[in-house]
Amino acid sequence: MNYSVVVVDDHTLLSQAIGAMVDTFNKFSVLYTCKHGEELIQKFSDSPRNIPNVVLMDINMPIMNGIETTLWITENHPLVNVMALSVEDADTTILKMLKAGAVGYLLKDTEKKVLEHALLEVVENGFFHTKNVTNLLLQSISGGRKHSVKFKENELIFMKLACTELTYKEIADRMCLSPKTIDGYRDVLFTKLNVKNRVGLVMYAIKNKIFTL
Amino acid sequence: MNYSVVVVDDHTLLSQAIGAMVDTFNKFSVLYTCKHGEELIQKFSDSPRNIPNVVLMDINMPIMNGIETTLWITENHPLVNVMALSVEDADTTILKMLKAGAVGYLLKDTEKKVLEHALLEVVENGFFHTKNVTNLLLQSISGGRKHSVKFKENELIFMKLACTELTYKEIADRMCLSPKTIDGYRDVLFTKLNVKNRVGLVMYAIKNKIFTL
DNA sequence: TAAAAAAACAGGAAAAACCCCCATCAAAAA
DNA sequence: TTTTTGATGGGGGTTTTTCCTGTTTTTTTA
Repeated sequence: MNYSVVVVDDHTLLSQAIGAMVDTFNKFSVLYTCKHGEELIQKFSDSPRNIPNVVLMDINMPIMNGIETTLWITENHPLVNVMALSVEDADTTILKMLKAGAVGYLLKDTEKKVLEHALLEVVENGFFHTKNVTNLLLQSISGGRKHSVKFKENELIFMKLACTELTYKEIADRMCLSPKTIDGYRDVLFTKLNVKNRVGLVMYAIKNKIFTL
Repeated sequence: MNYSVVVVDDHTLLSQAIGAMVDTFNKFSVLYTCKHGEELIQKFSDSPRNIPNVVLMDINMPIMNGIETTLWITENHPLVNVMALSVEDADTTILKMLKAGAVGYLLKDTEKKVLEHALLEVVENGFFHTKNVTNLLLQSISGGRKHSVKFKENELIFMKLACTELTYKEIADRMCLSPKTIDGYRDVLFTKLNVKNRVGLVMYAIKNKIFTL
């Protein structure tokens, strides 16, 4: 008997290609592929036959991204193993995905053999992680890292505007606030994020997807 | 007789998966896969047997990216058809790739059937483009494009440093140059890139992958 | 080798960014 | 009710950035 796998990726070519690869594995076969989270939820709801053993999930998707979708799956179908498959290895993204309930995280530049091995591990042991991810986890609990910085609405708006060529005065105008208030926002963020100047702020905003290019 | 195809993509899983897919096509078979441009050039140089009919090339690669590699191929092996395969559909990227000599441009979210059709078109007619690309080309000749900006080595180094929290004085120290020279670099770049301040410069550097997060 | 172009560097000034400390006012907490 | 907290913003200062107009030095080119 084969384990069933569903591939979710907005890049059709990739989901089909990865699907085809999975089909060549001994104990696995692809049930179907999806373009995004919404489609997957629809499929799950259509029929219990559509619920697989493993979901290979891309993280960056348009309609409903990998993290949201994983959250939904772990809540509604806790027996399904979600395995993240991503091009990015940004720490925060990996952690978010694991927190959402993914039992594995693979970068897209892994070997075919590794994928097969990972799939086997997941269905037999319940999880699979590369050393990188393990290290990251250890570090994230021991290092008690950045106590997930929280931002107020205005701080977020300000950060986005700080990523443009506007001066602080112009930002103040846009937000209908005194330049001095903007001064305040900036200083708070500088200490909160431990950066030294506007460039540091911009970098933080981009890395944490507060500002998207 | 089969046409030979080489897949170049730094994500091993993807190149293998796409390769496997191509192998299922009637008139095509995969010769080998590469992780980046440098590896491809090495292969080409190793033996004439390694030179395929078509190269399926990813654009974003670490060592030597798709554009540089395509340039090298069109110069050194003009008979090889390079087909770009990318996740991004940024106008400038597509145009750069076509200018470099790619005879086709496919987004990674195309269907298996489309890939096969595109490959056939390329080997039989010499080119294949989706309607999107065609439109873009038309618009680019009529609309008068931006004349691909060229950078000097020092300008690139400076731009990368400008994306950090260093002050210009500190950047000058790092580059063993007078702060006034750095002043000059900045001013040249501001006018060349049509930006108003350092944030604009940072954004340009990130968008054009001069500085990578 | 002389002329031209570029790269490196300077002085000075205005604008913007940065960094303190402090005042007000309203809402929340004690 | 008193205290605390948080959002707003003012005063005033230093540093950095930005933008001029130059000069000198090196490299390219004719």
